[in-house]
Amino acid sequence: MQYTIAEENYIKSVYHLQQQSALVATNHLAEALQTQPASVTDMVKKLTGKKLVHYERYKGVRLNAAGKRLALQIIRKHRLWEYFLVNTLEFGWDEVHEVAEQLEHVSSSKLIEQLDRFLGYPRFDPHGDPIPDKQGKLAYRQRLPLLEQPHQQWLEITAVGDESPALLEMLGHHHIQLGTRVRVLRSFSFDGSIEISVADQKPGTISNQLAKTLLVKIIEHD
Amino acid sequence: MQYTIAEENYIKSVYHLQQQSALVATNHLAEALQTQPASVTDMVKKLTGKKLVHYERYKGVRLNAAGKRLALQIIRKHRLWEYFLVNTLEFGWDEVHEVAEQLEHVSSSKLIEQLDRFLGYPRFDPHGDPIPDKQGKLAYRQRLPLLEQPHQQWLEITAVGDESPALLEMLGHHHIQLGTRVRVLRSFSFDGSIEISVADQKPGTISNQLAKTLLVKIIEHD
DNA sequence: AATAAATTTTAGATTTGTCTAAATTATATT
DNA sequence: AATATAATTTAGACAAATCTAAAATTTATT
Repeated sequence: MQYTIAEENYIKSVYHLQQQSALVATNHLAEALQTQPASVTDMVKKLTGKKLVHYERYKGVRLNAAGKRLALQIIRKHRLWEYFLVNTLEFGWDEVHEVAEQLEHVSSSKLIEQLDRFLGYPRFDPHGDPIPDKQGKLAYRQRLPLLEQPHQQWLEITAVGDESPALLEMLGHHHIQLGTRVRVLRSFSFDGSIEISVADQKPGTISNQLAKTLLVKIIEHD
Repeated sequence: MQYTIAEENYIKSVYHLQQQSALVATNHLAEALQTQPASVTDMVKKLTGKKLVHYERYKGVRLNAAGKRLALQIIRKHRLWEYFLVNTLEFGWDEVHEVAEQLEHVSSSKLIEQLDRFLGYPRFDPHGDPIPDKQGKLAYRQRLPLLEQPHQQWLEITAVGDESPALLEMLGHHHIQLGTRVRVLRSFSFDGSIEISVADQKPGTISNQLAKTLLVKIIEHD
């Protein structure tokens, strides 16, 4: 079956909001989609009719198996396009989202399979989020807030919590990218900032806010 | 200004139909767009309001300067995507049209500029049609029907008149591609078929229909 | 437990792009 | 030139996705 762009956007939003609370509230969806609650109610009924979500009046909505499958397909397309835009067309990190929002609705399974192949079957997008494979399976990788990591532990940046130009600029300044290795040296109680050492550079201080936005995995000893 | 997908499709169709007759009839547009004449009238009025076409009731419609500019932009996107699908994602010739119809409506000037750059600023798409440059300028190349060419003259295939799988299969059989050099050896009055020699192979016969579909340029002596 | 506040749904309207059927205008034919 | 035919437009309706305002339901507060 084929779905409209509006339907796909709703399904994707429900998927993302479901990560936080199993049942998604009408108002939450309305805010995420920049629309009115009344419109959400209408569309949710429509999606119920199409057997993509489970919905109870006044309670909330959640994806059923078919809805989840569809959501993962859309997210797969979105993240593959983001990867393409950054790695093939040399877009900046912060410039890809809008364009990928459009490209994700192009419907052609051959297109996505060939794109995936051309890109070398990447498993993570430019923000470190996993790209669902053809079956909808997500690769796992630790995503622990840098802020909460034990001192001296070697860590690798695996993802970033937002995709703003401001964050990109900040990371450039500190010479941090996905894959960069860092260690927390100490924490300052005054403002919650932390001192870190980045790869082989001299240590620097980063704000509490930045340290919360950066996600890492623990590097095991070899 | 931003235009809807429907508006873009109308503009593109008017552009193509204008190549044949300066003034485009409502019924022609309706047929090209697979829609009803009444719908065309409505949309044409809307496009007149948006200052993209010149329209007179009961007479027909034609693009004005702004409409032509827009049409060339859309065609540029369509053909660049076709080139990408064939040359980067290894699509067959006959599989690209539908997908390019969707991709051409993705709106991002950076996307198109970077795609153009990545592809190496190609000037002709996989069917031999010229790709408008950023300014809307089209490269020129002869497109003469192979059928009507003088015998013995060396020719190069520059374009094909349709994009069906059937044609693609046919060309594969005769080892013909865009760029292939051929010579007409003789013509048969019985069925209008012609004998040609393709590059360095032994001569073969092709149907009248095929010979009309293949477009060539004359190779000058050096 | 009653009431106030917040959330959600319903009802009715709007925009976009389409349709059918009827009316109008242009073109072709006698 | 009159009339038949073809092309085009108008009028009125519909589906999708949205909106506002009012009604219904749930949750929180006293």
